[in-house]
Amino acid sequence: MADHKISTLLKGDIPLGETVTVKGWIRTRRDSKAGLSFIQIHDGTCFDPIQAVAQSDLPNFAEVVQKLSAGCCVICTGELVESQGKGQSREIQVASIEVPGWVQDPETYPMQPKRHSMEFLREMAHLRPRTNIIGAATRVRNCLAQATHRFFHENKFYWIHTPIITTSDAEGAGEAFRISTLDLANPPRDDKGGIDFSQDFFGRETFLTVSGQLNVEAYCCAMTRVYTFGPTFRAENSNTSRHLSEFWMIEPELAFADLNDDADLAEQYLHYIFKAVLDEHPDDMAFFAKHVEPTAITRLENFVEKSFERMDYSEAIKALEKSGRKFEFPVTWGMDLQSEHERYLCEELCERPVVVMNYPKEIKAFYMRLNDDEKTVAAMDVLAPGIGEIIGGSQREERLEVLDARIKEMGLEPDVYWWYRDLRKYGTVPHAGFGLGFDRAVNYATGIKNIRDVIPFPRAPKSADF
RNA sequence: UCCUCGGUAGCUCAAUGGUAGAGCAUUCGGCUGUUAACCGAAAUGUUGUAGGUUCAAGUCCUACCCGAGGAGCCA
Repeated sequence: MADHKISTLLKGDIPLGETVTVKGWIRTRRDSKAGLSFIQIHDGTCFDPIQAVAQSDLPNFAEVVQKLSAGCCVICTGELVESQGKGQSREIQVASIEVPGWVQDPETYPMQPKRHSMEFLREMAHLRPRTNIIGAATRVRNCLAQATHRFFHENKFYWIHTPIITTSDAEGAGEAFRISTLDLANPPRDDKGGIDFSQDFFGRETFLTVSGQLNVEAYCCAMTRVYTFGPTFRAENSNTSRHLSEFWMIEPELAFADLNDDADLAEQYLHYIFKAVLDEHPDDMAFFAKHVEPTAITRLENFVEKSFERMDYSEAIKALEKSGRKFEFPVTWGMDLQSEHERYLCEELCERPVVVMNYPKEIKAFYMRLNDDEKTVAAMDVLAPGIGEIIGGSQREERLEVLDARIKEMGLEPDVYWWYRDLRKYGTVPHAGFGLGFDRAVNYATGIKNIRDVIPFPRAPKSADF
């Protein structure tokens, strides 16, 4: 007999009276010595577990049912019936139950039916998917990922599998992890005494990618609309609730587009994926609203309904100056916006996501398009209340001579970017794109504060267990 | 990397420099169509690590390790 997913059984599509089989793990067991055992079984397919009721006349009641504890893996068959108790509409009247996996020594099983600290759960990264909160976060994360692909597919973007291994760390996005098969204890040396990377696996220095942008631009200049969605690696010593050493980034790139088109895309995209969560995961969101962040649902509804505020960097500076606030970092034109400034703009001034556009060129990357004022570049950051910068993007410099000037201005070596420059030589096109921290989007959707709690097996400085 | 705070039972937390505690979990008993059940009992400790001060250190001092919040870097 085919087994049933708990989500299907609880939804009510299966008629009462039918014999069903569920396969999953025990959350709790509550006993009645009068002859009943109530067993909560979950299988990850939805927030709620299903209740299985075992009567004492089952042949294995004493030896099996009475010994079930949290975490046991069970296969349970019985009649789907209307529940006599409160708290659930339907339940399973157990006809047979078997246990493929007992919990050895229940005393040592760390997952208790109570609230654990997020720090403790992080140390139990292999068992925490069995909890309400991580289970819900896992489903929401999946929903956001599926919605991402759906959104881009519906809008004629191609998913480009840009390489994980890159040959340059000069992409201007932070420190990279080196990849090498050289003998660390005794590496080959060149005639200057440096390490001879020509003898390394790829015959040159290689790193884990810090961004797929440069590569995806090449595909953009042929396929028109493209995006990347994959793991990204930064070897920064960042110890915050918003940074990971390994995280997932989404980088769309669209041709025949300027900065405003880019901001439009960012807004449509975020609206789309957060609406998907609201539509598809009301149970999980209700849990987050109850136990994690009281405004989880309302602020997401707000986010989806309201358009983003847009302002130039220069306007943002004026607004900060006029705020009458005493900021720790004084506000002057030309500085980079600090966290406190970003928070004021989106949380207090506008009370909604804010797109800040056209930053001073000195504080932005070489590939961002120089504006006509020659002081600013067509860059944008999307700032979300409660989470800060969630998107960073720009219109790309499509004019070769301007790009070369910018590369030199920043002390970089044009030859390194030979193929990137080729894109400007051969049929260049105005284009724009952005990078979105996927894990930060999961933080925002769930209300979970720490990025290490929305990704399976987080990697961060001094932290790569499991 | 910097600043601040923290580390005590499996978990969440108490404990004026003077005998190491509670709730939950676990085990046992009772009760109940139960709902993170309830009632009673039992068992549970190298107080992060290494030094130091003191008659006496969970508590004070030093160093280190780990964690949290904030900052920087960014997504």
